[in-house]
Amino acid sequence: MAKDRKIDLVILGLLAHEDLTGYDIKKNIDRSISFFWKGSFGSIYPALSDMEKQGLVKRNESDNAGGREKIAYHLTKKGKDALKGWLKEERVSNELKYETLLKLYFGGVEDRSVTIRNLEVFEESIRQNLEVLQIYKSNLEKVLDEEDHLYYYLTVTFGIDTYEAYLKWCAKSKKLLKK
Amino acid sequence: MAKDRKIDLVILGLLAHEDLTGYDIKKNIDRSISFFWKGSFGSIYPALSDMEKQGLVKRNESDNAGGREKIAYHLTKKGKDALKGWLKEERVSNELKYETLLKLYFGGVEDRSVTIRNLEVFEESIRQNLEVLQIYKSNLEKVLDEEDHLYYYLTVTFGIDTYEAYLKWCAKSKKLLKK
DNA sequence: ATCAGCATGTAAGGCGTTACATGATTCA
DNA sequence: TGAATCATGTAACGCCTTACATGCTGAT
Repeated sequence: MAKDRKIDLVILGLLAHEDLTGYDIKKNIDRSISFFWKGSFGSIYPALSDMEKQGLVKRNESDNAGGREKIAYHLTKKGKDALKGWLKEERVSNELKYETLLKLYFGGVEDRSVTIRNLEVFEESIRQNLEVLQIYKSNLEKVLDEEDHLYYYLTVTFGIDTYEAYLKWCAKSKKLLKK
Repeated sequence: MAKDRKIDLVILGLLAHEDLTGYDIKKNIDRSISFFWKGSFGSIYPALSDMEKQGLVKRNESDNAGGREKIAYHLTKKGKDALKGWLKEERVSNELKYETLLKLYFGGVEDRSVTIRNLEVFEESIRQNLEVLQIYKSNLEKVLDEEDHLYYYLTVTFGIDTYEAYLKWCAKSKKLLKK
C-alpha cells in the first residue's frame, strides 16, 4: 500500500463489505462519506491497479454478459489484514482546512459587513448539509439493530453534532460583530 | 496569484498586518492558525517568489546589518486588492479530512473494542488541543477591545465550540458502543 | 434517434510535503 | 565549543484533481 495514499484504505474498507467496481466505489464514497472524505476516478482506478499488483485486491471472474467490461474487485486475505492493521494503528491524520476561518481571521482588512456576509454564506451551506444528515439519521435509527448501520450512524451523528455547534457559533459571532 | 494555492492568501493576509520574512510567516502560521491551516517552508518560499513576480508583494530594502540576508516582504497595492477581492468572494472550500471518522465508519471489520480505543485516542488529542485554545481564549478576552484581536478570538471560539461538541459526541458514541 | 447514466481509464498539471544543503548567530 | 535557533532556498517525490478519450445501455 502506498504510504500516504488514504484512498487505499477507503477502497479496502468498502470492499470489506461487498465486491465493487471502481465506478461503484466512487458512488459509495459520494453517497455515504463525502461529508468527510472525497475520491475521484483519477485516484480510484490507479489505486485499484496498484493494489492489485500488491495482492491486496483481486478482480472477480468477469460475469459481464456480452456487455462492456465491468470489473468488480474483492479483498484478498492480505488486503483484509492490511485493513485490520490500519484500524489498530493509533496514529491518525485529522485535518481541517476551512477557508471560511481563514477569511474570518483576516477579516480586519475589510469592513465588518464582509465578515458577517461570509459567516452567513457558511451558515447557509451548513444548514443545508445538516438537513441531509438529519434525514439520514432518522432513516438509520429504524435499522440500528444491524451492526453495520451503527457505524454509519455514528459518523452521521458526528456530522450533525458538529454542524449544530457551527450554527450556534455563527449566531454568537454575528452578534458580537454587530455590536 | 496561483488559482488554487491557498498559501498565497495566508501570506497576503499576514503581510496586511505587518512586514514579515518567510521564516516569520511560518512561525505566525504555526502559532496562530495551525489548528485549521498549515504551511511549510517548501511552500512558503516558492509562493513568495511567485507573488513577487506577479507584483503582489515586494522585498523591503535590506536592513540587515552585515549579518545573513533576511528578506522581509510587504504588500503592494495590487496585493492588498487581491486580498480584499478574495475576502469578498463567496465561493469557499471548506474541507474536513478525518481519518478517525474513516476508521469509525469501517469499524465493523474489527471488534468493537478497537473502535472504542480509536475514539479514546481522538478524545485525548482533542482534549489537549482544547486546553491550549482555552488559554488563548482567556488571554484574548483581556484585549478584545482591539479590532484585530476580535477576529482571532472568533477563530479560537470556533475551535473551542467544535472541540467541545466532539468530546460530547465521543462520550455518547462510546456509551452506545459499550451497550 | 438522442441523451443521461454506466463504466474504465490516461494525461497534464498543480499543490504540498519531506529532506537536504548551507551558513550565521546566540547562549550556556 | 557545541547546540539550538534563525534563515533561505532547492530537489525529489507523492497525491490528487480536472479534463479528456472512448464506448455501451436503457429510457423517452
